[in-house]
Amino acid sequence: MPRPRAALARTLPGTGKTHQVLNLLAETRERAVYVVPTHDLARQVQADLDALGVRTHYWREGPTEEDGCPDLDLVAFFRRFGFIIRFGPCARCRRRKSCPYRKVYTSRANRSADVLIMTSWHLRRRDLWALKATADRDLVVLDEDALGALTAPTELTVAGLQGFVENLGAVREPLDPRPEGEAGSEVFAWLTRRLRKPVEGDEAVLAVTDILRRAALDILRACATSGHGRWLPSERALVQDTSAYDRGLLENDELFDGLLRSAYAAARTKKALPNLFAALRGLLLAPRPVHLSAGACRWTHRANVPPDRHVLLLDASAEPEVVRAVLRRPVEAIDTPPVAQAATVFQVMDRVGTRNAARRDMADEESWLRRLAVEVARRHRVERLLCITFKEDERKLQDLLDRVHGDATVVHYGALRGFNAYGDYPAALILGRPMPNEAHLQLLAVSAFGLGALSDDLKAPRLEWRMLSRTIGPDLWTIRHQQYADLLWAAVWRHVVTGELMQAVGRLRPLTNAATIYVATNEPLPDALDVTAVYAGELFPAMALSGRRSDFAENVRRYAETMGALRAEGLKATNRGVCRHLGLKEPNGLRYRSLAKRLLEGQPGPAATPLSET
DNA sequence: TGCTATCGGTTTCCCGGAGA
DNA sequence: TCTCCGGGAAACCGATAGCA
Repeated sequence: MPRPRAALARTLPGTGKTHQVLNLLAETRERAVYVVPTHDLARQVQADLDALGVRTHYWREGPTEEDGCPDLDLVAFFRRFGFIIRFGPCARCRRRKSCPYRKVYTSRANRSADVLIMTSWHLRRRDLWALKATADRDLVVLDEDALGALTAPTELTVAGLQGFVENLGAVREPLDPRPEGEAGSEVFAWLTRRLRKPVEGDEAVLAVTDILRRAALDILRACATSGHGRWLPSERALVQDTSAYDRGLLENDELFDGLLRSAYAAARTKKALPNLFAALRGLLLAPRPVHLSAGACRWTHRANVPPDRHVLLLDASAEPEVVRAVLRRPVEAIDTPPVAQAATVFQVMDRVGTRNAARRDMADEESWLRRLAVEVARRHRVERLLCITFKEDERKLQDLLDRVHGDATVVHYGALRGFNAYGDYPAALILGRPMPNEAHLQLLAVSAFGLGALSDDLKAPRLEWRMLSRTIGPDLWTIRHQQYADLLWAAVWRHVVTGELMQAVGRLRPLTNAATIYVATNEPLPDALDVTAVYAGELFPAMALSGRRSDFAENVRRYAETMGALRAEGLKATNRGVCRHLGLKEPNGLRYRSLAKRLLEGQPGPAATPLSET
């Protein structure tokens, strides 16, 4: 049977899918490209393959000091914004011929190795699949979130653009030695409007600077009037005319190289020049719809793997519909037989857990999230504890857990993927519903499904709140959650939101590690995961009143106090007695009674019983 | 006396959106 | 990015009936 052009292995983390693929490569000796998101992971894969006797070649990070690069800082500067260094600093380097780092790309190992290992950054290179190194490598393995690299979003923030425009003076200075105010220098600022049009040298570089400066100002104006986010063809945001002469200048790599060198020189003396040149140049040369909001201008690229290559995607949380759209080919999902799960996963259902709600909660004196963190920390006092949360809460929670626990690690969602350091943690608390802002979600949808994902006037469908009935463990739960009505958009949502949650749980290696994992959000988790849904109060008696209305919680506390006081006097604490004492109606007293008893006795309630007493 | 169940009106909370 | 506001829904309360 012919092999599918794309296959997605979506098994839970810890099932050893990477291990299986590496063994398969060793067995078959198939010539392959192996793509990973980080250099750390690349080194790990290379070591594993070497141990299996597979000939590998790894496009390592560099150049390093050992390579004797005379322009290390300049190279790093170029690399930071994805500029290919062999067209930039290396093009004029005197050590070009003998550079050990360049040999990585030219050595015979590129052809002779069975498996070529690279980071997903290279997927953005337009020339990648035309290189001899990747020729006759039929299989492309994408390990962990390579989809992110294939859809590669660009984001120009308003603050970044403003800094860029301000700092352009520092770039212009060495190119235009005339002092400010001198006759002709103002005109120089808009060089491309002049009759005399330089095509090389510093004046031409200045002209490129000005074209990009106008572009930055155009985008700033467009962002300022964009409200809560909208899509627009870039030509309508970049209102400047880009003449044939302008295009000629922009397309000239040598001029652009000169501009970046000037920017580098400026960045060495000023603090930092935002690296926006490449992004603006790309947008001017290839107009496309951009997403504008009050804070940023964003768009996506869609890199591609040629249709004649077979793709094997290893990702626990990818959605097949999204993968299919991004790779532009049918995708066959590979299911593995169910494996017993070693970890106990509690989904704490009290809150939805949006980023905004978490921010509000953390700012609150009576923060529910902090109380939950404290309860978990106390229960797992003697064990190492991992806490995964939003970036903005990382510091606060680390401080808190340092005080109440002492051996807790707090990381944010963005720093998790592919990281294996937490596979033996015995306990973890995962807080909130991870969702990048809606603009990022839209960027992925547009990158995957093209402009067809938007309406005729470039609008995204509405993200709606709705009720969802879902069986979790033995119970049926009704969950209020956010979702798109459109099925493709819903897949993008799952790809991002559920996927990110799954990645967080996966860091604990739940199949092999008998950890206790608390996930505090009611966002549905994948069915593949064995989850027990509970309210916080069922796990931690002290939290029995959390999520309750403040007046109700206060009444329960008063009820418990009175019960305690009556017992201390040797009296029987009946409901009538307590209610008389507190001036409560008896039926209401009963609503507080059992919760008050739990508070007094410090006992957890029965599993999976909603807390409402009525 | 002690407790449970239900109905209908009221209070509180959560969330998105508008505006600053 | 933050605050405020209002809609909608959940949580709550008072009253009442009924059972052991």
